Order: sequence, then structure tokens, then C-alpha cells
Amino acid sequence: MADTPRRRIPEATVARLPLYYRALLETAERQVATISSERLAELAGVNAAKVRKDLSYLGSYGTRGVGYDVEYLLHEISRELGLTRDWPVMIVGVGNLGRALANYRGFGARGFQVMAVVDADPQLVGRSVADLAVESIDDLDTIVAERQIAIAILATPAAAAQEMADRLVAAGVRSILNFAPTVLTVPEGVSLRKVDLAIELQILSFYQLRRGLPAGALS
Amino acid sequence: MADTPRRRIPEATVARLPLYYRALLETAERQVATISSERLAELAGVNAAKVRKDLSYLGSYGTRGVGYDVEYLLHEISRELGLTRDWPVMIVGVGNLGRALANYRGFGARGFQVMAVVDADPQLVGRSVADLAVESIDDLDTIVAERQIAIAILATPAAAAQEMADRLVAAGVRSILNFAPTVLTVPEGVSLRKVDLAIELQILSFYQLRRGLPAGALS
DNA sequence: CACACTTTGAGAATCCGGTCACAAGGTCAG
DNA sequence: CTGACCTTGTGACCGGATTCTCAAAGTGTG
Repeated sequence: MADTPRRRIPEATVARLPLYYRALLETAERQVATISSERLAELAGVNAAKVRKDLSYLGSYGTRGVGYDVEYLLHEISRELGLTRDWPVMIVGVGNLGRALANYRGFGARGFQVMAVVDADPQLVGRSVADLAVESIDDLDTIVAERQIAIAILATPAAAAQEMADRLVAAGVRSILNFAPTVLTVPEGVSLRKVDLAIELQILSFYQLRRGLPAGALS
Repeated sequence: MADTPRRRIPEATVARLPLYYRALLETAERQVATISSERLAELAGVNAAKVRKDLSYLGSYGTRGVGYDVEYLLHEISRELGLTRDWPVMIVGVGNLGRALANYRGFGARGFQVMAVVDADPQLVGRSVADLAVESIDDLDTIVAERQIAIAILATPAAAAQEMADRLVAAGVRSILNFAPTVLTVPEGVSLRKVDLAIELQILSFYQLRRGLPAGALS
């Protein structure tokens, strides 16, 4: 499996691959065989030069004068993103958000299946969420090991998040998607991404405040 | 007060201000009067040089040899972010996610109050969600105008999202936080930010697949 | 007051990503 | 087979963001 010592793919490009992937899925469904960078750019909401540059990091998969073969490109991107295999996912924290996420079919991407839902509250253990029984956080190690869970979604209150993250890492989880509104630290070698409602709203607020105001008219 | 011909604040800095804000809130609660860039950096999960550079865009609010006055800095940042006023928020789409968001108290930042919850499905109109009655999307214009809603959270299925976004913009909403897994286009002058579960998971998957090589996906 | 120590603020250097522009490589009509 | 026409792939350039570094400005002690 010694895979190509392929050029390092820039982070910004990695973040866009899923957009291309989605656009290509839709295109494939419409039985379109090839697609130009122009069109792909439009679907993904970026510009054509960026699409070409991004795709060139994966290799030369296009044909000049024609465009990209939709099926082939789809395959290459999904391989690159690791979407050709299954990723069992665990959700930690069964509050409002945790439950919604567990039920969220809109993961869109198949391959990310929620295989476990855990919570620290003994009162919640045993309840059913999205066809799964809530399990105890104390069984983390076993659950992670047995179900080969590499990716966890953290949806606990902020106060509990760091401790949960630590326990996840200790149990062998190497990728965490954090929804708790707090800064987490994880060791080198663990990927951490965050989704933070409050921050997004505050950023919107910043620009909203300045909209329409004459430039420099802030008090 | 001789008002600052204030430097334009870089986008990257704007995105970090909420982090500092949160860190400062916690610090203020602990009755700590001043804070160094070093300490603030630690709390916000960034490095000290960045903190200082970021804060310098707001003006020179620190004291050399001492640090920053917590209360004062807090005040300046919240003013900058528009957190000194209230932002009525509307949630569009009452699926799993919409409901969870409506109930989500963890907005953390006060000032963002959900003032309306709307859906296109007549079956849902009238039901109660988070102490609000679900209203019809057809009353959008009135709701937005009367409740002065500037920020909307889109939590519809992907297929409906663009149309809803268009209607929101038409009704006067200038800031949209999109949770629907699709690319939206909005006119110039409207802020759009997105939160996309599937994309986040796919990015994690990418790095998980390569564990060992890159430094990974920092937030 | 002098001196050691702390910490900010900002210029300079560097890194990274985005955009431009165009040669290279391909299609297709006649 | 030729010439008009597309579209990719990429090197060159540009600009924003991050990091480095250190002078400047403050504190505190004796």
C-alpha cells in the first residue's frame, strides 16, 4: 500500500475537496459524464482557477479541451478523503445537540455511521437515541476498541469537554469534532476541529454592525 | 474619543476575537484584574504574538510590563463585536437540528435571542418549539420587519436552502448562518457563514487516513 | 535614582494561499 | 490534415496572515 509520495495537499485544498465531492455526486446523478473546472467551480461556489489548482494536487486527472471525467474524479476524491471505507463514529453527550446529531441523517456522506452514543449521566444510560442505547462513558475504552472508533463527536457542556476529550484520546480516538463552546487541547497527532455556534454568530454580528454604516463611522 | 482612524481589522483577527472574548469572560469571573498576552493566548489556544497583533488592531489597550486590563479589554472587544446590543435571531427550519438549535442555551453569548422559528410545512406551524410557536415561512417579511431580525439561522434540508436564503434576503436579513449541507449564493452585502457536519467529518477522515504525516487540522 | 525585570507594540521576514496568464494538449468541423 | 477553438495544468506574481524580534515603556526593589 506504499502510497504515492504525492505532493502534500494544502490544508485549504483539503477543506474544499468535500465541496467538490458533493458537487460531483450531484453531477453524476444527472448522468453527466464530464465537467469543466468552470462548471465545477460554480457548483462548489469557488473560482475555476482554484478548482484546477486544487485538483492538480491530486494528480492530472483532467483532459485539456474536455474537462474532468466525473466518475473518475469522484473516485479519486473519495479515495483521497477516505470515503471508500467506513468510519464508525461515536457521539459523546446526549443533550439537545447530541440527540439531534445522532438523528441527523443529513451527514450526507455515507460512511460515517453513528455506532455509539455515550453520556456521563447514569440517568440517561440505557435510553434509546436514534436506535441506539445510550452507553456509559465508563465503557469508553471497550466501545472504542471493539467498534474501532477513530472519530468522535463531542457534544457535552463546555465544562465537561476537556475531560471527555482527554478520555477519548486515552481510549484511542484520533479525530475529534468539538461542538462544546470551549477551547480544547489535544496531544500532537490528534486532529481537532470545532463547530462553535456562538463564535459564528459573533462574527456575523461584527460585520452586521458595520454594514451600511458609512466607513469609519463607528463610535 | 478623538475617534480612531481605526485600521481595518483582518478577517482572521475577527474570527479570533470571540475566542478572546470568552477567555476574558472567564478570567473576569475569577476576579483577575489584568492578563498578559501570554496567558490570554493560552486560554484562547493561540500564541502570544498573535494575541498582541490582533489586539493591536483594536488600539493600544495594553500596558507594557503589566498586560491588559481585563474589564476594559472585555468592553472594547464586545463593543467591536457588537455584543453590547441585542441581536434578535430567527431559525428557519424545524427539523431535528432546528429544534436543537432553538433549545440550545449554549449560545454562550447573551444577546443572541431566538425571536422566531419558522418552517414551510403547514403541519408544523403552530407547534411549540423552545417556548415559541412555529410560524409560517409566508409571514417572513412581517416577522423580520416587526422583530427587527438581521440574523437568520438556516436549518432546512439542502434542497430548500437556496430558496429560503433568497426569501430571507428579500425580507431584509443581512446575515445568514447556514447549516444546510449545500452551497448557497447570496448577493453582495449579505454575510454568509456555514456550518457543515459532513464536510468537517470528511476533513477529519482525510487526516485520519494519513495519521502520522501532517500536523493536521487545527482550528 | 539606578538597575533588573516584565511585557507590549510593531516593523521585518516568512509562509501560505489565491489569482493571473498562457503554453501545452486536446477536440472537432470541414 | 488543417486550423479554429476549448480547457487544463502550472509557473509567476501578489497579498494577507503568522511568526520573529527587539526597542520602548512600564513595574518594583533597595
